[in-house]
Amino acid sequence: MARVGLVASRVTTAAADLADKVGFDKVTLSAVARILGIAEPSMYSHVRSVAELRKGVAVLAATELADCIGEALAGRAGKDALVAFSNAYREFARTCPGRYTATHIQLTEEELSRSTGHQRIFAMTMAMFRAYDLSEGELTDAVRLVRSSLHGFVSLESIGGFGHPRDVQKSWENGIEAIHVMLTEWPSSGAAR
Amino acid sequence: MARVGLVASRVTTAAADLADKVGFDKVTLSAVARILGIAEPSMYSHVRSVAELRKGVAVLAATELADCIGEALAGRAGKDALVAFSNAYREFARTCPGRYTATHIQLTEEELSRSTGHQRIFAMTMAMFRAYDLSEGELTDAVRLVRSSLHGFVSLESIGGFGHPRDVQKSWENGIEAIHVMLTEWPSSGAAR
DNA sequence: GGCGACTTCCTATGGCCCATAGGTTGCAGC
DNA sequence: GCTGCAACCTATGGGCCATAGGAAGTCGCC
Repeated sequence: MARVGLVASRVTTAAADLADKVGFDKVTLSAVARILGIAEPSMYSHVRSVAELRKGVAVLAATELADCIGEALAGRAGKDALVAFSNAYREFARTCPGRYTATHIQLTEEELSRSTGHQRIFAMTMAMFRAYDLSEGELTDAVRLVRSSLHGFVSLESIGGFGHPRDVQKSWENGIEAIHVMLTEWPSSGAAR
Repeated sequence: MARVGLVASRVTTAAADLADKVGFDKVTLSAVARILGIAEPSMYSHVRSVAELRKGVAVLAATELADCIGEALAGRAGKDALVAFSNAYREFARTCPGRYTATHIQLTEEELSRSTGHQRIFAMTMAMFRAYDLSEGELTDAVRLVRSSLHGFVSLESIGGFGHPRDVQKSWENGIEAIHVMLTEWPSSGAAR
C-alpha cells in the first residue's frame, strides 16, 4: 500500500483546518484520519491521543494569532495600537473560529511556557498597555479586563449572542473607543495604590 | 420491575447537576440514565435527543440565573446595581459552572423567546443600564460590551486563564469599578449620535 | 546486494456514547 | 376486568477512542 508519508505538522494543520470548518469540539481522530486518507488507529503513529492532537492545534493557533497581532501592531502605539490589536484579534476569531477556540483550552504550566505563541501574545499585550499610565497592579487588572472584553465579545458574536438589530460592527468600534477612554481614565490612576 | 416514576423536570435537574459536577460537555444520556437508575434507551421516553436534554438544562439554568440576579438587584440602582449584578453573575458562574455554560449554547429564535430566564436576564440588564445617560444605540453598544466583559472574565477565570499572581478578586472589583467609570464617561455620551 | 531496525500503516477488538426498533409492564380510567 | 398510554426494557447498529499485534516500506550499514 502506498505510504502517505505524513509528518506530525501535516496532521496538526489538517486538524486545525477541520476545526475551522466544523468546530473545534468536532475535531476527532477518525475525522482527521479520513481527511488524511489513513485508517483510524494509524493516527496513533503521529499523536498519542485526541487530547494531544487538540493541544497541537492550540499551540499552532496561538503562533498564528501571535503573527497576526504582531503584524497589526508593527509601528503602532497608544490608541492606534489598541484598535489594531483588537481588530486583528477579532478578525482571527472570525476567520479561524476553530483555531481561536483552540487557543483557549487548558494547557499545563509546562506546555504554556513552551508555547511561544501564547508567550508572544502575552508579551505584546503587556507592551501595548504600557502606553497607559497604570501602576503594576492596575496594569494586570486592566489587561485582564480588556482581554475579557475582547474574548467575551468575539465569543458571544460567534455563537450569535447579539440578537438586537443594532449593527455589531458599530458596537465593536464604539466598544473599543470606550475601552480606550476607560484605560485613560482608569480609576485611581496616578494616585497612590 | 419497579417504576422510577420520572418526570421531565427531574431528568433536567439531574443533567444540570451533572453538568456542574463534571462539565456541561460531559452531560451524556447514558450518564444521566445511570444516575437516574434507568437503562440508556429509556431516556428517550423523556427527551428526544441529547441536544434537547442540553437545551432543557440551558432553559433551567437561565431561569435560575435570572432568579439570582433579580434577588441581587432588588432595591438597588446605579453603580450599586451594577456591582450587585456583576457579583451575582460571577457567583453563579463559579458555583454552577455547568449551568453557566449551558446558558450560552445556541438556541433558536423561537426557543429563546420562550425561555423566560433568558428574557428576564435581558430585561434586567437593560433596566440597569438606564441609570446611565446613553442614547438608544449607545445603550445597546454598552450592554454588549459589559456583557462581553463579564462573560469573558468568568470564562477565562473558569479555565484558569489568569496565571499572574495578582489576586483575581481584586482585579474583578477594580474591573467593575472601571466599567462603571466607562459607562459614566461613555464616548460622545450626551452628544448627538 | 542484503540484513536489521525503525517508522508507517494495517486489521481486529473492545469500551463508551447516541439512537432506533420493537416488546413488556404498571397504572388510570371506563 | 379491559383498554390504552406511559415508562421501561433488550437487542442492535453506527461513530468515536484506544490498544494489541502484525505487515510493509525505508534507511543505514556491512
